[in-house]
Amino acid sequence: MVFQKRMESGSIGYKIPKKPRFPRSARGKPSPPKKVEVSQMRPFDLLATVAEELLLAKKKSCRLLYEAEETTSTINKIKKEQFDTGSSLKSDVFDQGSCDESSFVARFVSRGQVTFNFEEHLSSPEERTAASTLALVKCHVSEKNAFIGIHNLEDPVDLDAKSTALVSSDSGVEIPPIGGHHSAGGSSFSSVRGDIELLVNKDDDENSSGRTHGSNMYARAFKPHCTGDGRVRKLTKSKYWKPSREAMDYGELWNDDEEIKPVFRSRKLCYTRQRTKRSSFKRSKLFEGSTFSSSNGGFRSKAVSDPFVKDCMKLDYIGTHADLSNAHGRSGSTTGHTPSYEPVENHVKLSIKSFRVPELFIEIPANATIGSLKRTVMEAVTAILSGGLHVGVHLKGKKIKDDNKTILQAGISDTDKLDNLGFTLEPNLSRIQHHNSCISDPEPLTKIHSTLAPAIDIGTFNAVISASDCTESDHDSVHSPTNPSTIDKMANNSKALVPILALNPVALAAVPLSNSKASEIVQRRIRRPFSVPEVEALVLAVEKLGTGRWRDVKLRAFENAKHRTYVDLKDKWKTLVHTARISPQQRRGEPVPQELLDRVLSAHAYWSRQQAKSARLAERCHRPV
DNA sequence: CTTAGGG
DNA sequence: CCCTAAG
Repeated sequence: MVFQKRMESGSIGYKIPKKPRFPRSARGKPSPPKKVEVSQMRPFDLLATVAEELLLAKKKSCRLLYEAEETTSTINKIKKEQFDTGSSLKSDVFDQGSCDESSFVARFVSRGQVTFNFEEHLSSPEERTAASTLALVKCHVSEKNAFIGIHNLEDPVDLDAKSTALVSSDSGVEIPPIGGHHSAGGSSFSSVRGDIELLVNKDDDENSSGRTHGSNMYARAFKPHCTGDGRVRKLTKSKYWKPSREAMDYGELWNDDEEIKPVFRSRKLCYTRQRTKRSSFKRSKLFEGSTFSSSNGGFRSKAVSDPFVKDCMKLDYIGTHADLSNAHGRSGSTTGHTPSYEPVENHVKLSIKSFRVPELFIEIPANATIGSLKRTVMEAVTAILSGGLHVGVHLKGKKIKDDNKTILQAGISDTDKLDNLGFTLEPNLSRIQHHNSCISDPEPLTKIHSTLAPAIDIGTFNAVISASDCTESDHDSVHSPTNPSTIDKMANNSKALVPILALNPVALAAVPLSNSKASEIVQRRIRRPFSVPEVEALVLAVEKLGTGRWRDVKLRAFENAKHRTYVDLKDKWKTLVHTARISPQQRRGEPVPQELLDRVLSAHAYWSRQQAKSARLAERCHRPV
């Protein structure tokens, strides 16, 4: 493979070979379109599908950068996030830390524009700078529509071939090639409603409701193979930092495209990649476990010949029948699970400006470095955020428990009451506690250090939110999603809300999680110099047991010092011997009594002789002459 | 998982 | 302390 050769030669200025492309034959006459069901997909699923098809056709894995611009202010926070994608584009994106499936979809559904930039997947920074863009996917999102345009920077001519990748098998209507000569009812942005009705009429959602096409599809695509854990095992450092069993089981997720992936010679690079794999799996796992709700609408793809979005596919977000009836009978008591999509005038806009963390209690050894403190805090926060966090909605201090209530029914849409609205982020108890059981570090032997395991007290988070009743018509925002005036207007209308007091603050203990983004940065254990009593215990044990039985030494003298591994003890002995041999002036750290050092030397000499002796004995046994 | 050694 | 090759 071209990649492999390139990489093994160690080239840094890596250029993408201009080889794999869509088959030329696909150009003139569209190749048989691949059947991908999209009718039940939500906006991002569809996008992911487009992307995946794109990638499959390209036979490359890639890195996805997305940039979102929205008329709401919240989106700015996720501007320019980036994701590494293996073969699993979707799961990677969905489970990326704070940007999980639901939140991403929520963002995506709201009006605006999201640009997805697919780059070839390369592992090292140097290579990434040289990465080229495989494709650019622009999504214009309105209330009920997503317009997705794929722009191939490498080879614009290939647009035709790509567009045929998406087909709604449900309706049997194929998506004509982008830019093809078709009117498709002459739909445009301004005739959105008509499109929806037309498509709903054709829809047979009743038959397919509850199906989770997207989920199934990706579950298949991303199912880990679990072919042994040999390579992943190497990730395990000391047992106190070992990844979760989940991560170990992850196996060879990326093996599918192994052959087209660069093989790195450098150990460092390999290691980095393996870590990425590990996290990738976890995200994938999370996705598989997540409930994928498709009950709130479906998608239909059809071609559009709108002058504004020429060369774009148009994807109409179709509400279910219930949605439509809701929209018509707004005042009626609708209790369906499906959110109702109402005219823009009736939308309630909330913008959560920040979440406050009332208290974050962290316990860490005094001799820990600032860097490790930072990491601990980071991991703790990430653990909370990426863990089972759920949102509580409070109105006038009362928690709204019924998830099925509409905004309207809850009274939130009433502008006057927005002042009393609050959101809380509530950590999931079971999840964090579960992880807490992984690490504990009692230290009876050395009382010097305090407990390693950081404990974090978490109250519920209070959200300081602002809300604005946006009454202006936003139809134009489809065409100009980044209209600055809109943003300004919202900013001016917004007013701070009184945060609701947290209910039932819970004290939790959290530990560095392995399923968070932060855990990908494998932390070096903090340095913990041996105390003199420890050295003494070590010397005593070695005098008794010798220098080749570090496990026994550990068991004998450091049984309760969980942070001292037998490797540590062996290393310490090594440095002790060295220390004993150098002049006292050259020694650093807490001075070790000369008496001990002398014992180190004699013990070392003695056991060295013993070792040599037994070696000679063994030699004679095997080769007696 | 342990040992032994280089980094 | 880390990382690995070997056993």
